[in-house]
Amino acid sequence: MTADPEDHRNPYVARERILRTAYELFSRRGIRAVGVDEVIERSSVAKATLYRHFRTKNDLVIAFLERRQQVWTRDMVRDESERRGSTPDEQLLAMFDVLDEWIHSDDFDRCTFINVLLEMGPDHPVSRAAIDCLEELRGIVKERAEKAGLHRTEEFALSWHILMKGSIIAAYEGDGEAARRAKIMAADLIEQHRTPDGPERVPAGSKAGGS
Amino acid sequence: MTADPEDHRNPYVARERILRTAYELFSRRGIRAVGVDEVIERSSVAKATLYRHFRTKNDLVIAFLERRQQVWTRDMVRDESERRGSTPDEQLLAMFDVLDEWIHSDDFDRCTFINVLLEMGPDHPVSRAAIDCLEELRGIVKERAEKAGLHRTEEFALSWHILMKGSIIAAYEGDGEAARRAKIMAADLIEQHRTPDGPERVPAGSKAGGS
DNA sequence: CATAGAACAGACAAGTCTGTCTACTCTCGC
DNA sequence: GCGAGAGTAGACAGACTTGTCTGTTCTATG
Repeated sequence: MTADPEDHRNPYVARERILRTAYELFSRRGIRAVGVDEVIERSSVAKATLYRHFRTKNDLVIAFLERRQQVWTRDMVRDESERRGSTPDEQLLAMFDVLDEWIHSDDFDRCTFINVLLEMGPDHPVSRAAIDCLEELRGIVKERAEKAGLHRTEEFALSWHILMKGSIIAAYEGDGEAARRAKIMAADLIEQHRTPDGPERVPAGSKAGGS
Repeated sequence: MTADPEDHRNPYVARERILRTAYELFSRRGIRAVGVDEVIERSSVAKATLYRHFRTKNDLVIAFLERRQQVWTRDMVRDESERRGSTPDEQLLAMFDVLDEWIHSDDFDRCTFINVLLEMGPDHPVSRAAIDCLEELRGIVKERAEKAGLHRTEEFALSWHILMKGSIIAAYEGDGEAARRAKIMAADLIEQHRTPDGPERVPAGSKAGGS
């Protein structure tokens, strides 16, 4: 709508082209592994232009994370799974179908937010932005859990998130079935949270003992 | 046994001191973020000494991964959980108790193998070493599953691994209860695999549909 | 046509990184 | 006492990093 990235006359175009290239490169290869020079060259832009639109590389990374949040978390995971299920339960489980498709698509690159978190360390400002992104995803899960009438939704969302993150890493490691495996566990998790009673039926050794 | 790291006269000492420092730094801050100069300075060693013992930084990283495999995967996760349970089931579940303790200890740094994998990309030789390490962990899980008389142990181990990886990442992100959450799901997973029937009771939308 | 704003091209500074190399010192065994 | 082997100290090369800065060219608008 705003800009045809080929139209060099449009002033909005340079920024968009930079961001698109950055998205492509950062999401596939990580942050540290991609230098601004490469972004500049691949987006056919002058260095000064990049630094006019983004004060530092960090600013560019933050902008990239925002776009990732829109494209991945919202447009893909949230909206696509919502479209595929008619009840909150189905919509929750459909998230893993979406992940499964993503994993097998050409777009499957790497888990950006986790990657940033590990690459920059937990205290880096960019990492904090990544953590916010992950939190939004959990919010979506929690909301659906509430609509589905589940109990202990906060804990539910955290457990659910473990399954999502774990399956994405497993897929990255080479397990093509990871999302389907996680979905099975996710279905059980839903059942566990249909009742209000806590998970106090955990087998032996719940609390880690001393020496 | 081999060496007192303070004894500068012992020829085995320099290598050990370098490796110890590398372990400390790499496991806490990642690979790319730590340069050889820092390793050299922190281990009070000359640059030539480091490069005498390790041909390149990559070689040092590989040696670090081997040590990590011993210290983390084998000594900690495998042996410690074995000690804590008397049956294979208990030993499996105790893995999450060990993780829980680790997460809350000062030693909790980051998930080294996943970190390397993401940092270097899946095709890097160092990443392949990391994948081998992760595979060994799954082998331990599979073996215990067989001893416990579970079915479809290969798939069981892969699912189990999703829970482990997911909970470690979640803990890194800030969820201190991640290992305990994962343990609950793990207990359910064991129950699922007590019977030989496949997981074909997955709810609606198992196969992701088209557009 | 003229001028302002933006983009382009690319040199440059200042720092990082890995890996090499020289020159000196220390200690052990002969 | 002396030579060998290992360690120390640190300069250095060459590549890479982010970010600045100087010009030039293009385009839209008055």
